[in-house]
Amino acid sequence: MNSMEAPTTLTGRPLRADAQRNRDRIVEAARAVFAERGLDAQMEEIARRAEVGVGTLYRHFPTKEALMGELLADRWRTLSDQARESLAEESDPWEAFAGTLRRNAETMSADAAVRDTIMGSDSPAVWEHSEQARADLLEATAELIVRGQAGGVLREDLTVEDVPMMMCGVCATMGAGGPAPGRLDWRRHLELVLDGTRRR
Amino acid sequence: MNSMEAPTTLTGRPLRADAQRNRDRIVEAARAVFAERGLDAQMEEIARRAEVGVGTLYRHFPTKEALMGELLADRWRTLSDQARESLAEESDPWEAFAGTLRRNAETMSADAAVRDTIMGSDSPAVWEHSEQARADLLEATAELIVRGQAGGVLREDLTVEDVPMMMCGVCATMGAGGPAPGRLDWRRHLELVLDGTRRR
Amino acid sequence: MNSMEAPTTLTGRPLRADAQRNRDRIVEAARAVFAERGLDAQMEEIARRAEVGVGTLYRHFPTKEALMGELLADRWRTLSDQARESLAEESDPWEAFAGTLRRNAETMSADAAVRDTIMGSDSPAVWEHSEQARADLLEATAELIVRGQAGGVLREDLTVEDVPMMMCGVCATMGAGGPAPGRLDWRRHLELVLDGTRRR
Amino acid sequence: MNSMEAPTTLTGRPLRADAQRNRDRIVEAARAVFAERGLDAQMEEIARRAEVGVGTLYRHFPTKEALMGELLADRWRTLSDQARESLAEESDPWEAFAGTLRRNAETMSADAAVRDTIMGSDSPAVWEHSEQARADLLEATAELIVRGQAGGVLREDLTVEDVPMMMCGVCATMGAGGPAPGRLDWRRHLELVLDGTRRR
DNA sequence: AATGAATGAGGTTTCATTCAT
DNA sequence: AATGAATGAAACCTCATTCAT
Repeated sequence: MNSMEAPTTLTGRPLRADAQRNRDRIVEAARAVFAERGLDAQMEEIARRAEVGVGTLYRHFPTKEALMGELLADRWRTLSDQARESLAEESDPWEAFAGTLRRNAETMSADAAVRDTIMGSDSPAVWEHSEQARADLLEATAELIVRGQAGGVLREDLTVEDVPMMMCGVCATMGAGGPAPGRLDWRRHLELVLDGTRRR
Repeated sequence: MNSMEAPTTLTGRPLRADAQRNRDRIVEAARAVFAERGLDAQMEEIARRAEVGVGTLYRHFPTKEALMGELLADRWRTLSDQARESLAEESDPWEAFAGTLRRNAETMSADAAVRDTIMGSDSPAVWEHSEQARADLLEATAELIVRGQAGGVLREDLTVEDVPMMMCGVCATMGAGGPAPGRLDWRRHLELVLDGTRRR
Repeated sequence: MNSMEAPTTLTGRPLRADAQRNRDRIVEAARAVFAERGLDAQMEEIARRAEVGVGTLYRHFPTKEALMGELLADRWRTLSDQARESLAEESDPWEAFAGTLRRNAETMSADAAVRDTIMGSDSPAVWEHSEQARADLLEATAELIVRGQAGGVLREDLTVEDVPMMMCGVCATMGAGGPAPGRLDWRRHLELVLDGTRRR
Repeated sequence: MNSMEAPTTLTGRPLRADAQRNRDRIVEAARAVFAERGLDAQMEEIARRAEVGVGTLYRHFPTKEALMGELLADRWRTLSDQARESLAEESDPWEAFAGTLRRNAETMSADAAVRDTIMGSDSPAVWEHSEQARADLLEATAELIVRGQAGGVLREDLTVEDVPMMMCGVCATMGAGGPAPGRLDWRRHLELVLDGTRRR
């Protein structure tokens, strides 16, 4: 289901099998480390976790930002896939919309670095790689909204841009509020937000 | 109106005139640099901007976190003062509530570092200094809510904790969305959120 | 008994009464702080302990080394006084000699910075101020040795220079041996050394 | 003869050839700089002298204390090796004992930083790395003493702990006595001390 | 004369990235 | 292609000393 194409070398050839395996290990390790540590994660630790030298890591991703960019694109794809899944499987328009947001929020709650990126990084190097994937997500979101509005369950003035905005707000809640005991309840936040999207 | 007391030395005496002036310059410079660069701002640059040696900066604030803590506390005070101003001057309960959130959001929109702190820093050293100021803000917020619920304009199930949470979400929007042209419209976000707090 | 002369200003006039009092407080505080912290003691802490501004401290002693130099001179005087006291009061030559070394060692055991200086600092600025006092100490030591050799209790080949050397060795033991539980027993060391000075 | 094992990476593999060469250069440079400047030596200077970036230095030794710890351990090894050499080659018990102390003292006389550490540093981080090496040295010392007492040339009450204590004292003499012309004669000191260990 | 605020060179350590093996 | 050692520009913070009040 994941719409990612096979990566190629700079010369356009597909990667050798072992290189592909390394690339996968790196992405997986990067995901884990970034998710735990946020954007401050260190390249060395990612390489270590991938059981690969830093040199290899840099062969696949020329900078930390490029690596993060890949993760970001990948994440857009997950979110997008989850939206399309709802569109395909859930016939109730409200449940399709709300269910997607809930699943996507759960996904985001496990990924500190992507949250950090969405909320704070304005380095083009991170974003430019994922324009297509982000457009896909917006497209799926648009369908959810259209269906919801057609079904009379979503506010008429809700736009496609509103959704990432509100999701961004909910994501902010996930790591916010100061040291541990002050943590905010992002699920409550999401429900409030969802409630605000309902047609009155 | 700002309820901040004059800072004192460790012996409790008020700061000497020149020291107070320097302290003010430092806080001002810190605000500016932090606002531009976010939490990664450098102490050297703050000192340079304040036209002060680093040593002076460290005399006033023993660590970077302490400096950020002061900025945070100061910001809570601004927000809190703005809330009390609305309570005192605006008789319409909805306008008091919504007006406060709008003003406070405008204030936050100019302060990237405080937003970053709220959303991301979980270092106790930053937060502990501002517990009192934050409690004040919550108290003022509670009054706004009580009045709004009494006046029948706010949802009955809205709690005091919901407000910082939603504001946190709106703040997240302010620096979010990727490089410049992608910027999200946080004012729209705020209006959606406000709309969600209305009694149906 | 302490042979220190009244200090004067640079112009030669005696210090004003309050200035003298400050000077005394500073020396006392410096002694305490240096004794505890060794040569790494900070000027600010000394000033604080003396309840005096750093500026005042620097008015009396132009550098940290000068202050340490004064303490060193003062310490030579204590040691020297203790030696003369033994010469005056103790008729047994061995007891005069050994008793002096034991008392002087006890004195040194309470003064980490003077030990550090003796053992390690070769900055002339520290030493030059105390040449006279050190000569006095050597003189008293010489008398103890002469008397001990005349009385047949000290080795014939023991020289005046040997004593500070051995004392320096014993002092080294006082703060040595690594973290706490490894501490060496300097009193045992002193007794071994004393034993080595006896005539066979 | 030096019983040091080849250092290994964290994964247990031996260092790559170039890394080993750098490590050696660093240790050598550190020895030189520390010897000249004492414990205040700067990491930058050590790196410069080793013709290596600071980063490389820190890759091999995570802190300044760790580096000093290695030098200390290395020194214990030298001393210990020298002791064992005497045990193996010198059949006269007095010459074995005294010869070891003389050689070890010569070794120490060239190493100001290790002397400073022994005499003044009580940071566990420095010491803990060399516990084994120090124990080895004590063991060799114990053998020298046992043989000397069995041979009737050493005092019966001399203990293993006495030796490092006295050596510490002699080491103190090496850098002591104030600026250059006042330097004490540590070889004389050592002979006095040795003399004190003889059986009467 | 006293004060303590200000200074800033210098110290240790980190980490993204490069490059020899 | 892979490795991981090497790099070095910052970053934060300290403290002896100076100087305005």
